[in-house]
Amino acid sequence: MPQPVIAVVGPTAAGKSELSLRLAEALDGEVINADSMQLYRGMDIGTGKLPLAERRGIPHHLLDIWDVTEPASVSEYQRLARAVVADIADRGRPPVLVGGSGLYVRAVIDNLEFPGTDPALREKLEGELAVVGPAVLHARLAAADPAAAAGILPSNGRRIVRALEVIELSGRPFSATLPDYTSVLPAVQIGLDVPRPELDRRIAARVRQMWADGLVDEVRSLAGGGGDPGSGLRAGRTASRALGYAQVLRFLDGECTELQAEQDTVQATRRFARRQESWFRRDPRVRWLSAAEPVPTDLALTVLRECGAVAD
RNA sequence: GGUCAGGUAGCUCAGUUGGUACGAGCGUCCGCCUGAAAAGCGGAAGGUCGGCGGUUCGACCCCGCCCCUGACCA
Repeated sequence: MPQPVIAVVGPTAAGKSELSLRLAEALDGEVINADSMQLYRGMDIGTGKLPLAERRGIPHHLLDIWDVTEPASVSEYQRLARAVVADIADRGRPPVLVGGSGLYVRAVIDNLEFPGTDPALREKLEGELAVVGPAVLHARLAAADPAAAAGILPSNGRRIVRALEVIELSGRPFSATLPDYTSVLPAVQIGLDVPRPELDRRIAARVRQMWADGLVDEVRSLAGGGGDPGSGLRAGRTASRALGYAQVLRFLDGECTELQAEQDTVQATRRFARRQESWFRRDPRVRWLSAAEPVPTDLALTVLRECGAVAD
């Protein structure tokens, strides 16, 4: 029987990193990152990336693999992550997948297949979107693929563009399939649940700490000198929108005060945490553990034994 | 002490020449999510319109008094 993937999921600031370290230590496992922003080199403070010194000698995979100027790609991540999982499993060790990016976690363990993409076509469609608006493109989608159109709101330009792209590229309907939660890899997902008020406190404290640790300098250095929008962090379609980074960039561009940037980051992070909870909540396979105070390592190990993911 | 402006949803503010608040943005709650996902998108719940009296068939909108806030004058 293949070694099941142990996934640690949940909202930001719930304690996923710590639990992953403890599980990896206890089980002699290796950690694989499933956080879309920790994939970027140089984005350390703002992403809550565990510094090398704090990894307790445990191998961590898929950190620092992309340049901030590159757009993120779930598909590429999926390919890399599955290779890493296989490699770790081959060595007989449990892969511990940790991260708050729900789509990325599913891309690893579930039966998701991403049709191709084409930059030129994408650019063309986005240009149209900007000129014509999402409703018109939605109408076009409705003609080409009624099922897909029914599942995408006419206001959601982003998803409409992607659906049209897939249709043009593949010549087949986009057919947004309903989530079926079909695993392709055996996996146990452990979710960390923290009461809202406590989670909000942790988020505020974490952001304050990021500022104290020098997030502003980190962003400044990633952005490069002179505020040139054509290079560095500003040129990164994905990375420039990361929590904390987007807000600090606005501050550096003189669009708000530093304090405002910090407060906005707290607010945006809270919103993000709600979305993460909403994403993981709908997956019935997630085993939730209360993470109110101490990291529930023993409980997690018990769950893993119950699920047969770990020998007794 | 006086003058002026203002007190409408948790917050910032629209609005009605008197006829049951079409309020908006933000926040909150909930949901969606297939190559940007820390992104993108949607839905819902929230208001005795500062207090008390008066005028009126009817007042959040008119009148009086009071309370609170801000500015200015003393």
